[in-house]
Amino acid sequence: MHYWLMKTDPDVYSWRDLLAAPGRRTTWEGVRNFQARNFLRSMREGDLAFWYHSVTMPQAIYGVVRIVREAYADPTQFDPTSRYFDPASQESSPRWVMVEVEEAGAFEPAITLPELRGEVRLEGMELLRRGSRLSIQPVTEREWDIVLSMRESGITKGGKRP
DNA sequence: GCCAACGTTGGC
DNA sequence: GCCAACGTTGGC
Repeated sequence: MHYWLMKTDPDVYSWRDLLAAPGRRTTWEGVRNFQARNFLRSMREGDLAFWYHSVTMPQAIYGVVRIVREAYADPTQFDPTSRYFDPASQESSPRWVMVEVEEAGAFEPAITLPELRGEVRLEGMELLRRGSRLSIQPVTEREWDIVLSMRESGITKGGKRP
């Protein structure tokens, strides 16, 4: 069991979109960075991830999702009309993968970036590192627990509501 | 909108 | 294999 953080630009796909999706479940396509892809590949069914909004204020962790389908070929890499099209990727050996996730609890209110930066014990967390751009990143169990502890009334460890 | 930081590309 | 140029990300 491992923990992760997944970044999304809410103008592309938001936490709200996830809650409105059938089964509160969505695919996570469009990753086009090798390091992030390698993390996608090492995700296992049942792993949990923080859902983070970048770019648009307020940048914050909105909730937790569970990995419900492990990495498989991302079809958008073969679609010339997709913004994620990659002409260099071969169908016989797809370069890019995606996973599927489902909602596993919300933080209310969301835990904002300044709030995370203000938590001394989170120093060294990848998200808070200067210049950090990874859209898929590992989170240590310690970091996971600290973030959960920042919302008394929030979700408990494991992603279930109290 | 700016700009620093980073990843990728391509010439050599 | 180096590295400059370029495009993108993402905080502010």
